[in-house]
Amino acid sequence: MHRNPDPRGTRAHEETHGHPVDGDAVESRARSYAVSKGVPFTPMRQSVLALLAASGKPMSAYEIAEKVSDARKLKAVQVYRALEFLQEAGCVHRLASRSAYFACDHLHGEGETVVFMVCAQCGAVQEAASELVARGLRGAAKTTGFRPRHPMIEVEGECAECAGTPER
Amino acid sequence: MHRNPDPRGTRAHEETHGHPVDGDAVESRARSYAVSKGVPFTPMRQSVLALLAASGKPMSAYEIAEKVSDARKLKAVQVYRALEFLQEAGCVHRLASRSAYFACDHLHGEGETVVFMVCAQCGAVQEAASELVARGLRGAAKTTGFRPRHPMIEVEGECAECAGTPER
DNA sequence: ATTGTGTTGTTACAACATTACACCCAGGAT
DNA sequence: ATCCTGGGTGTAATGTTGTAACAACACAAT
Ligand SMILES: [Zn+2]
Ligand SMILES: [Zn+2]
Ligand SMILES: [Zn+2]
Ligand SMILES: [Zn+2]
Repeated sequence: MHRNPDPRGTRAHEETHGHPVDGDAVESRARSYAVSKGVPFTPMRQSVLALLAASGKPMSAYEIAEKVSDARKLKAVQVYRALEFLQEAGCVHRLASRSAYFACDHLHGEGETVVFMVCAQCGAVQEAASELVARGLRGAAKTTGFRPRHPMIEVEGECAECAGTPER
Repeated sequence: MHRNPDPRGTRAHEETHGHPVDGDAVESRARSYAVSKGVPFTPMRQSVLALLAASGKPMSAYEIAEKVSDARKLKAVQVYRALEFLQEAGCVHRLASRSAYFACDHLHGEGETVVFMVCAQCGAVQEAASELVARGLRGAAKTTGFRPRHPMIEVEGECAECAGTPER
């Protein structure tokens, strides 16, 4: 299996500083989920997850289809099927603001309110759970009698690295 | 994309309780913006905005193209151009979770953090600004040195009316 | 009149996502 | 062994969302 390639060093700073996601950990979570559902963790699912974990940055489904190492060129629909499983398993999230998918090695609690912070420069995503945000949402909902079920919070901005690099 | 049954709703009960948006108020805001930018508030822009305000609920660009009363059938690209203007004017928001657009008659302050609450049943959207959410986001960002610029917060759930009406 | 700026009409295309169906294959029941 | 069944896979077709490019037009300023 692959250890994550290590960062720091080689590449020019576009390709590099996305991420990092522990590929083994996230894969084992996916396997557990597969077992719990009585379905197989197939090579298809494995390769898509491995690619996302290795890249550490959001990729579109078509980009995944092109780059899966697996020799065979995947059709979009196959990628979407794998992504569906991986999202259910909690190993992959979808970024609505970019129609892109990325691997996640956090273990999110049931009602946890998670914030995705997406760097406009390099595309890297950081996640943070925030109870304060959750309270804010509950408060906002209460004023109108709205029953919140599934929040989606994506913040565009600049990651620490890119903010430190004056850009251009 | 999520194919909820009936995402943007054409079903029986919704001509009623989606919304309401004050069409005149929102149009006059659009006109002011147009003046301030030295560009015209054209019939094209007017019809798109009027349709969204009247409907009071999010519609896809293609749905707008079909339904604009203006006799002429609009092409998607024309709708997108109108929407671009209207979004800049602050009269229309885009709902990323549904790829849909809706009219807004609030006057949002510059740094205001707005929460969109989208009813999964009827598709209606309510907005609320929350300083508590804003603080939560700043807190989440600080832990990683992220510089937040443009938050996008969309909560799926049930509006008060639909929650009171268990289903049909 | 000429130029400049911005809108419109139109075509074409790119990017994202789903439906449908045939096939395969492993596990369990007959 | 044979059949049935439930998921996964391969493939094609299509649906949905969004842009690029360009010619034609309107209007205002010079
Ligand atoms: Zn996560
Ligand atoms: Zn960055
Ligand atoms: Zn608004
Ligand atoms: Zn509702």
